[in-house]
Amino acid sequence: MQRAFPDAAASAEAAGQPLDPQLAPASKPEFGDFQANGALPLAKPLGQPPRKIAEAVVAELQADPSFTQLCLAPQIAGPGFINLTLRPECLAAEVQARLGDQRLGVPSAAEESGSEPAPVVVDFSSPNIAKEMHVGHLRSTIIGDSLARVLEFRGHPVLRLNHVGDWGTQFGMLITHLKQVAPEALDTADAVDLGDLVAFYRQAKQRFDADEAFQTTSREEVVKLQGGDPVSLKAWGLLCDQSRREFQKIYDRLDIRLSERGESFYNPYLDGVVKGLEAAGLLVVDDGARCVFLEGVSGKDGKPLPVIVQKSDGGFNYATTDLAAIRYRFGTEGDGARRVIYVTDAGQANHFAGVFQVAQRAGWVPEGGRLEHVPFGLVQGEDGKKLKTRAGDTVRLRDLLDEAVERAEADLRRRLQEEERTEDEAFIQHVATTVGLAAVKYADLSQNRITNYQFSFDRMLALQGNTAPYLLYAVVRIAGISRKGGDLEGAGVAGAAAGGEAEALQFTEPQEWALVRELLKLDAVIAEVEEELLPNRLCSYLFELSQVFNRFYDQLPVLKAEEPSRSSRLALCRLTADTLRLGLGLLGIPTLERM
RNA sequence: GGGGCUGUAGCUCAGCCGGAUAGAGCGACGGUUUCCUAAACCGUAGGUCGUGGGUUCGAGUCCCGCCAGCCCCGCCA
Repeated sequence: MQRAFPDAAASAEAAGQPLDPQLAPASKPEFGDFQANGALPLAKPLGQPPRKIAEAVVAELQADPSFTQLCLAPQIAGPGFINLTLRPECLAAEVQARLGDQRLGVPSAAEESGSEPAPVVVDFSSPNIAKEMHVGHLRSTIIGDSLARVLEFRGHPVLRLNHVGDWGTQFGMLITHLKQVAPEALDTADAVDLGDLVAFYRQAKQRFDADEAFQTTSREEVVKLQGGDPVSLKAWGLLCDQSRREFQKIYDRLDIRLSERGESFYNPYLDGVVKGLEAAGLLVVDDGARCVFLEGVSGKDGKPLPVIVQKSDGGFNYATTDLAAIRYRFGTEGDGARRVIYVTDAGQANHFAGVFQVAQRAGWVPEGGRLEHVPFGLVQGEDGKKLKTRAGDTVRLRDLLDEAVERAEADLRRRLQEEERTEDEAFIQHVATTVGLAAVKYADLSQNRITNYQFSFDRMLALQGNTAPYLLYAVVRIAGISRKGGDLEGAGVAGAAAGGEAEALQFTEPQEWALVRELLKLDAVIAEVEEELLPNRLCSYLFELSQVFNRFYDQLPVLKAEEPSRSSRLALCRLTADTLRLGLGLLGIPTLERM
């Protein structure tokens, strides 16, 4: 564009809005691989028809050998779109390169930037001590884990932090209540089990809401705990240990790695937060509470809304902890992170917006530091209301996972019977567990996280459509080719290693090319997820890849094809399997050889 | 009252920096199996993108108003 219209380019540059070729992936296959829409906005300033502008740009492209090496002759279409199609031999060469690449063409962050990437904090899951994990923790846990996996794969040092609720008023309630009704739970390990603890917690909460004296005692208990009282601390430690073991069972089951760093960790830094805000001139005492008034956010009466960092009774609350955490995570004496990501429900958006603003104004976010709330919607039942058990209780996460696996197992057994297959018990358990858990994870991840999510066992376990079983089946099909004598490992590699032209990949059918083009999108998709933090983009990609593969598999023979098609198709099978395994792995989903 | 999110096919949802005739899955209807797992594939029908304005070469996408649903709103997290 610069060569075709030097004057326009120069003046656009001077105006601070350099010409944009608007190069994007083609919106439809018949438009080629990429489209450049940049000619259209030039029509007005240049006073020429857009197609004529496009022609001039195309002429420059055609005169450039580095372009013609890569692309076929550009086509001008519609009002002035420039459609670009990559040379088939370039696509084949790229497939060849990825066959020999562990990372399947996805660059690492260090490679790209040329420097060591700074740590990224992903704060997710975050259940509360003395409560069981329930359906409310599902999305944070699954989405957070997947984002962490993507960032790790890209080579960022990731801190997966479990910001467990192990501090605060709720704790004061529980300890106060236990002191009165079950003191043994406070000084003897495992005196009561977690189920009882949950019941005690519920009672404590009821008393807290109803009884003012209890409320006061509870608040005092929190202050004691936060002040380091040894009796309170011991009780607290026991409760935490007990909950921690229960959480770990769920994490093991879902293959989720997390470092626990609860709210209590930041206790020593809370005072510093208040002092720091005071030093920054942001602190205001209002009604006995120390707060920072927000800019641009006003409440009922039109007055600015406060973020309270120290209550009138001297206790700190969650905003203080969150601020301390931000400070610690970005701080060079702390985690030294450059990006801090919070995966919590959308209901906390206001809270985080407020806390982030205060952190910014206090100067605790370094230059170039990113502080991001990754919100997600509610889990709803098929009736569109918040998911509950038939009895109206919150759904426990372990029950939900159990049911998914049970349903997967029943499904598998029915199919084995129908197909008159026999498999041993270990196989059945392994497949049912993998499919059941994969279905739960994939259903959650495949939806844009912002919207509420309608939970349905039937839909997530369906064997067709955008579901985990459908994707897993594509991998199984490829594994089947391998079992029946297809040498996937050797496919396409030998030719590259020997540097021999004779064994170069050769594709002739449209189904092959469609698969090639789909396979080569992986790096762009990963980059997008890393930036936008939307795992559903990866899911859509893997689903489309599976569809394109199934079409290929259905319509073209692999093992019975003549050479050189046979090896070339085997190479595509191998790269497809590797891509699906990698992609599903980034979603936290393991694959199967048979199902 | 203020703020946030959402509203796209019968249902569940995609839709990337504003780009060509708005996509998928399910469900419905019709078809495909001497062949690597048919858990698949091919086809048909189905849309006022909540609504009214605006911005522009071009709007599901950006801006403003309105309607509906959900969520949040000072000492819980």
